[in-house]
Amino acid sequence: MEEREISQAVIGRLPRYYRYLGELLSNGVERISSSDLSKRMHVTASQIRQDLNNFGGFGQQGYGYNVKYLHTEIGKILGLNVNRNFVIIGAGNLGQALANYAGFERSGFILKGIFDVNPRLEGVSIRGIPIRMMDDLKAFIMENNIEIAVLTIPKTKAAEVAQMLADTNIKGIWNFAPTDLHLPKEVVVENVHLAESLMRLSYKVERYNEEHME
Amino acid sequence: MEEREISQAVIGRLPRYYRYLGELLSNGVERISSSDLSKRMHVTASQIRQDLNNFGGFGQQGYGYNVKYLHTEIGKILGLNVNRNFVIIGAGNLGQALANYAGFERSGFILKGIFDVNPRLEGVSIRGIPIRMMDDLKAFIMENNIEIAVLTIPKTKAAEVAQMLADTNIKGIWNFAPTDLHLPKEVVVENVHLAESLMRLSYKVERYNEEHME
DNA sequence: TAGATTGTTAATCGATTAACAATC
DNA sequence: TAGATTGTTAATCGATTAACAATC
Repeated sequence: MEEREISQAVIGRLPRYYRYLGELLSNGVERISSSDLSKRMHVTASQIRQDLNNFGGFGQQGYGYNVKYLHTEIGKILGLNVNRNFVIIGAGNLGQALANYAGFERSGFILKGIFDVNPRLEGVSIRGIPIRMMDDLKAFIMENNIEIAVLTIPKTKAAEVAQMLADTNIKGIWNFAPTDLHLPKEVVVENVHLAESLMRLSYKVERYNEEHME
Repeated sequence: MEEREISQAVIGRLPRYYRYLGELLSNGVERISSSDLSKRMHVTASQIRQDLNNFGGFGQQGYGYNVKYLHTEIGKILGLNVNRNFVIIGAGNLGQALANYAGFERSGFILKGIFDVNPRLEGVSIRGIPIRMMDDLKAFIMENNIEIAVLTIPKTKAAEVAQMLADTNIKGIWNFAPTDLHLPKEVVVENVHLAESLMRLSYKVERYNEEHME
């Protein structure tokens, strides 16, 4: 069925379009041209039109784009029009922070379970959801139609847990462990490597300093 | 003084090189060729050599790269050889999780202060560091040689706080608020947009599903 | 109809990969 | 010296920008 492959660069930008369109929508803006949007987003109008046309013609010559329509359509492309159940694996600081964040529900991500290895956390609830032990993970995923697992565990455990997940019907892993997971292609992975992000900031700070010392 | 500008693509990859070299070092590996490393990292050897040569010749013909030396040098490039003081602004779930994470110290990032607007948090301590009120932020930054601010506040407050920071001698902002900050170029920004990352995962899950339904 | 703005083709730019001479 | 592997130039590939005909 091979439709033309969309580049990672384009995919990477979609959520940002979605965010800007959501804000325009909140502000009651009904339509917007690629040129207007380009000024707000600090990208070229050409790039916006090219990006959107990967997915079809959402605009109208002489008019621009209908904000509400475009927002909805990009939402569909991103898969935000359906609900997806997810679990958090690793109830440490970061896992608990994510569990406490209610905003995901608004985008259709429904937290169904939290897992950890620490027996002292067993039964402790976060937003009404009890922390379960890892032994129950596999069965839980199969029985509760879980599509996404958030991995907030130490890197030493990550490969093993990821492999266990690959043996279930999980579809995607949001990986916060500072390591690269190697999994069959039917399990997609999105990494959030915080340490690497902080290093990039450090590089920029360092570089700016260098350039402006005399 | 205009040295040739290093591309964002290259900068983005440096922390990952640093991580792999750190692991090799832990495993007692003394030297590695671009070809060996390329297999481990799943990138081309050519890209590794090109990337590194942006910063100088770290290798030796016929030998490869000395792991310890290369690790140290990339650390220097990333500015990890010096300590930097930072503050966390916003002591919500995410802010507290980051404050609790001791790993940053190992990379030279020293948490000096935590700030919030909620008076009920005043004086509460995390890892021995008391939460302070926002009124004290500016003075604290100036007096404690703070170089980096971590922004874990709601997007409605982000622009205002960022502007306040720009009026201090802060050098970099690690921005977790889901909005784009527009600041003078002497304040560098690195964004962590978690919601966008989750949407990219959602896109991949959605797209994989589509391609494999019949 | 005239004006505006898209969708899309062509041109440009930059990043990645391949190739190989230099050299340890 | 022979073998290995870098550093670097050249070739290729892909992404971005520019331009404009199509069309609302």
